[in-house]
Amino acid sequence: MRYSRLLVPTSKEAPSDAVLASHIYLMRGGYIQSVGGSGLYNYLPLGKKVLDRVRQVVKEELDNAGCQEVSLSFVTPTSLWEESGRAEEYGKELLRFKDRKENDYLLSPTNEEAMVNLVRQTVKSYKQLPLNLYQINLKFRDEIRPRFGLMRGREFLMKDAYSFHANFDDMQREFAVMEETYKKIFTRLGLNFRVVQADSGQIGGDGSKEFMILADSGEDDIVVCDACDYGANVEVAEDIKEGDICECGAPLRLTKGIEAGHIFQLGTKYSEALKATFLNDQGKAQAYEMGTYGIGVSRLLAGIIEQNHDDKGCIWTKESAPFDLYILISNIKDEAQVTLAEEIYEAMKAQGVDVVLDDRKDRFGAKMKDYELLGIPHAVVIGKKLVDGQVEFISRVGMEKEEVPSENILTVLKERL
RNA sequence: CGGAGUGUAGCGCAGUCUGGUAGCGCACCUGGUUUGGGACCAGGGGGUCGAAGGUUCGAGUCCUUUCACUCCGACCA
Repeated sequence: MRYSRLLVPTSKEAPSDAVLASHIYLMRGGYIQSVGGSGLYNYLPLGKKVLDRVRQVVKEELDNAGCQEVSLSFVTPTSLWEESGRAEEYGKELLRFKDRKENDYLLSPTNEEAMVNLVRQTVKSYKQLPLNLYQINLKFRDEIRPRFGLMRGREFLMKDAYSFHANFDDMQREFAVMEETYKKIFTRLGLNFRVVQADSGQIGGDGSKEFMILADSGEDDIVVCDACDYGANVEVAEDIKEGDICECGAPLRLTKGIEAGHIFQLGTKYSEALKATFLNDQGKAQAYEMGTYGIGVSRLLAGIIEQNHDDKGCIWTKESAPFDLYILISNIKDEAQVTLAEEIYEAMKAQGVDVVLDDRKDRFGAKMKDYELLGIPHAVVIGKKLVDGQVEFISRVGMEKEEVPSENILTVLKERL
């Protein structure tokens, strides 16, 4: 992609209400755009690319673990939520409305009811179990106070998965599989995270774990052990304090986390409420044992930046970056620079590298600032040292610069990307 | 829902006290010069001043009502 054709409205100024690095840099970098405030955002081309890349990682790992992707209807009949009782208890966070025939509908903030409805219509036998269905699409929660950009929006992209089992043990087996799958996802995305014991909240059910991205800006207080992988949300571990001794013998530490994933052992709460049953091997009707598993995909973008940024801008991780490589032409009027840049650009594209060529007429400084703000992992700068046969290879982490003879640059790129 | 603020160009703001031609910075357009750290000069475009009503010869400014947004708190994946 040529930068000159890209819609990336970068800015020197941040919105006045932005305090988090992720909010500031995603806005300044032209990744997202606020829509009339109040927790609604447009994703501009680069934001959409990052979102899709993160989504792809989530999808690949879930598919690998045997899950199947579906897409539930966006608008949900309120009657389903009346069956489960949540139409009453969920309160004002639920956005409700009527259609032209005065029927009641809502925008789902989560989809236990809708998914149970799908399964109860299609699964009749224990032979069809277990089953793990998921979707990755927009959710809406009419938050009392949306804030922090993508961290707590009202509309957000969430992966929600639901598993159905013939017995409790099998549900626990799948719960463990999902925990491992989530660890793979968070690891691939380059995140420093902890799995912690959690409170089940409004979803209900027993036994739940949260996946916390460790960051000072996190809204959750957690206790972690640095010697082993123990961790807990302080809401759950109220009696545990900093300095207390972990079961492994090391002291516990109090820290902050961003909740980006949550897995629950649901049991039969929703299957019973919605009368969703299958015939077991005795020929008796039985409610499904269920698990439910969420990942805040759009929140992950914020989390990645909270954990990976400096005072110049974003630093995307390898699997989340909007481009793999940024080629910066220092002076667009220098024919030798342009020729070499075009050559590298075409060669990289031919190798399947997702590359952006900064071919703008602007001066070196302006283009460099944009590179730093956008936070693409690597750059090649073709500038004034080309007359000596040198170009620069830059790694965004630490802005490490390395001079490379221009005739070797393709080889170096092949090794480093 | 309690407390505190703010609504003026795409973004960030001044002007409101003390009524009298709608301003500044960034961004944008045209021409020229410039090209290793967010260039410079000259010219230019863009506004129902959140909305409604009122006072007045005259309202961004004063009065009334209303809506939205932000921050702190409570709440929350």
